[in-house]
Amino acid sequence: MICQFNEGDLVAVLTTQPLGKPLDYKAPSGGCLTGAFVEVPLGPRKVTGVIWGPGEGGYDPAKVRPILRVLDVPAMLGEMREFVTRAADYTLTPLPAMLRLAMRSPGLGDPPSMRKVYRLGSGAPARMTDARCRVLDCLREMGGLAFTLGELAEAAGVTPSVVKGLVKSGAVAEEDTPRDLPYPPLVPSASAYDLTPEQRAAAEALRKGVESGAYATTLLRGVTGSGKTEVYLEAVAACLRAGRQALVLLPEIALTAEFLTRVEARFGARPAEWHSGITMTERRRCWRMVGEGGASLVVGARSALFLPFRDLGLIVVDEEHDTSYKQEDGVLYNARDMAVLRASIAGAQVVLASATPSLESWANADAGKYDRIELTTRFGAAELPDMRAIDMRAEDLPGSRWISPTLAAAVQTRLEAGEQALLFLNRRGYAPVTVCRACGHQIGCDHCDARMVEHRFLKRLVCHQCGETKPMPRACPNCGVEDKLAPVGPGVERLAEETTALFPEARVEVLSSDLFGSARALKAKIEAIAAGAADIVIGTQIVAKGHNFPALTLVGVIDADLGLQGSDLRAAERTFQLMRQVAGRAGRAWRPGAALLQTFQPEHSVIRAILGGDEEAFWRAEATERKAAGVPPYGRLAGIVLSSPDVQEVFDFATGLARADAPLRRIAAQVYGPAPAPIARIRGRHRVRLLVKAAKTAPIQPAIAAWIGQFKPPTNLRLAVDIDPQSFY
DNA sequence: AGCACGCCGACT
DNA sequence: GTCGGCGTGCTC
Repeated sequence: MICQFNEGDLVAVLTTQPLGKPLDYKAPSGGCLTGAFVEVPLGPRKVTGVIWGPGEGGYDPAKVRPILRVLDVPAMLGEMREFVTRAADYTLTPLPAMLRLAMRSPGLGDPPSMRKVYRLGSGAPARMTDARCRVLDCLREMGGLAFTLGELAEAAGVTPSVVKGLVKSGAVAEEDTPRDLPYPPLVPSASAYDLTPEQRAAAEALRKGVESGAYATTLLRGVTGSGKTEVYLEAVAACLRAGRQALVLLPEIALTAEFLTRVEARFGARPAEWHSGITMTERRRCWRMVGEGGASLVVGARSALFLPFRDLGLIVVDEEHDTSYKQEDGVLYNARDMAVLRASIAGAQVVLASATPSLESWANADAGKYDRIELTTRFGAAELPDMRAIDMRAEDLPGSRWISPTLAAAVQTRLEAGEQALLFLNRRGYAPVTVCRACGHQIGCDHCDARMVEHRFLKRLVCHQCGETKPMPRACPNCGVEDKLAPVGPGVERLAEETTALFPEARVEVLSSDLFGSARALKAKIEAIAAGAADIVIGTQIVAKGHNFPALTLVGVIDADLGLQGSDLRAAERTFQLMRQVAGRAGRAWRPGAALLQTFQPEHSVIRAILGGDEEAFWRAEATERKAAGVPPYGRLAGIVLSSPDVQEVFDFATGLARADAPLRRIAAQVYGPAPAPIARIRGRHRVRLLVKAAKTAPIQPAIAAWIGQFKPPTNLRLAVDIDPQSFY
């Protein structure tokens, strides 16, 4: 409910300070509306917040202070306040922390900021010089367009003082414009694609959904190369035509550059961009323009969900199964689920796009909660790769080598044909373990319960848990014997070494997230490889995600069993998705490809499902197992991670918590634990976890809130609740 | 989150 | 005697 408050009225202001509830203030002169962004005094400080509603009263009226000012930003819509509130309730996050996500714009409190621009004036300079002439020519050529001082001086090849001189005589006009300009309009009619009948039918269905103006979610499942991007861009076009805003979420920044180019080709201009890699200026412009309606399409990372859209009509979650949609630190939320929540409040459509959907989405579609659209034909002549297992038990291979003779022979054949091969190994660095051959000691991280990974490229040992690095020692830190430390197991760097030895004349390139300082450098390398700059590509997970290498016809998976170890309930699903995606890299444009999976257990049900290609059967089998176990998506889980520098303290607290489970028993939920977390120590903090399991429909959040609320954790003990956990670290 | 207040150890 | 360590508590 929107209220108009007059000066002196009591209003409740929610700030981003962790205070738990809104505080009462007096409305400022000129009054204010519910949702207004305001600056308020808090103790000796000034903080920003949002007017959440009428004041509660009940606080000493003499101590209530007035709001300092209303910020120059459109008020937060009721829709957005509801989204923030419900997202906080769902994830059991304190409201202020959730609000912070919705206020992540630099200079929110700044006064309206202007900048000077220059365009052709009506006057004439007293004396014409070469330099002045060049400036005026420049302005005439650009036909009335305005420049900033720097741009104009640069374009005309003069110093800024020449422009200033022309301003004085009136030949150049100096004007103030708002600092943040609207994004260039996108033209939704400019479709250049020739859609196949299947694509056209899918696009039509999505278009109808968008035009309904109501909420619905569609799972758009399209095999690699079936053109799902083209299809959902038609839904974006329909949304723009309806005059509403659209949001496309991508799992990784590295994918945005290529996507922006496609949007520009389709709509004639670049959309707004929102992710951790953009500058402060761009961030500010994006946030403000989304709120003022000067941005009709945003391409971004998960946090873009919290932008202040005025009229959101469509959210596309591309690669919806991707685990990076789940934020794993700070506020724990799954952007895919929050997209559905936001859309259902805003009356918007959601498109979940993937070649290998998550079991959650598959189950929702199966149950009729989501619509489902399938794209089954690959674009052009390309076919799905021929997939086979290499039984490593039958291969003759020394212990410190990982490329089997069968795989090597296949690579050799491709090289001779002038084609590219990809060797996939989901392990960064040179070797995952360094062991002392004198005493058997394995080098671990000092602050975590994890082994340090040797990175020869960095010439250091790296902890993949906390990021701590140290130089490779000569002597064993345990027994002191020198030169006995040996690498055990392969990482991509070591695999590259073996590849170079096997194929000395081939050009070998390694693609691993840690080898590139920036997303730009990584993109440049990917483009070079796509253009043919390598014969053999060695890559980690990042090669699985949507990059196209037209000449790639063979994918070799070094260790297909890697993801199946451990007790993660999603291990099978993840391995299945990853293997299918990696294999999908082979043979797109002009000839069919092949994928070879090295495995020690070719009879394993997941490996057989991957090779068999019957995805529906895999999902059914996986669904049956999860249903029987009562785990997601057929039951609910919540993880509680407690951490403290003191082992005894954290175990005692967790034990007490587990015993006081009456509030959970009331909803028939069970607690498991306490158990040391799989990584029992990170950054010097000992970690213990509890797991809460409940039926699908059980009101798990209020029960957990009541349960946790019984105790006040000691000062240095941290407690994090993770609703619907994805990983079990 | 900050920033105060407040109660105990080694310094001019 | 005081400067300063960070534990506890408050902010409309």
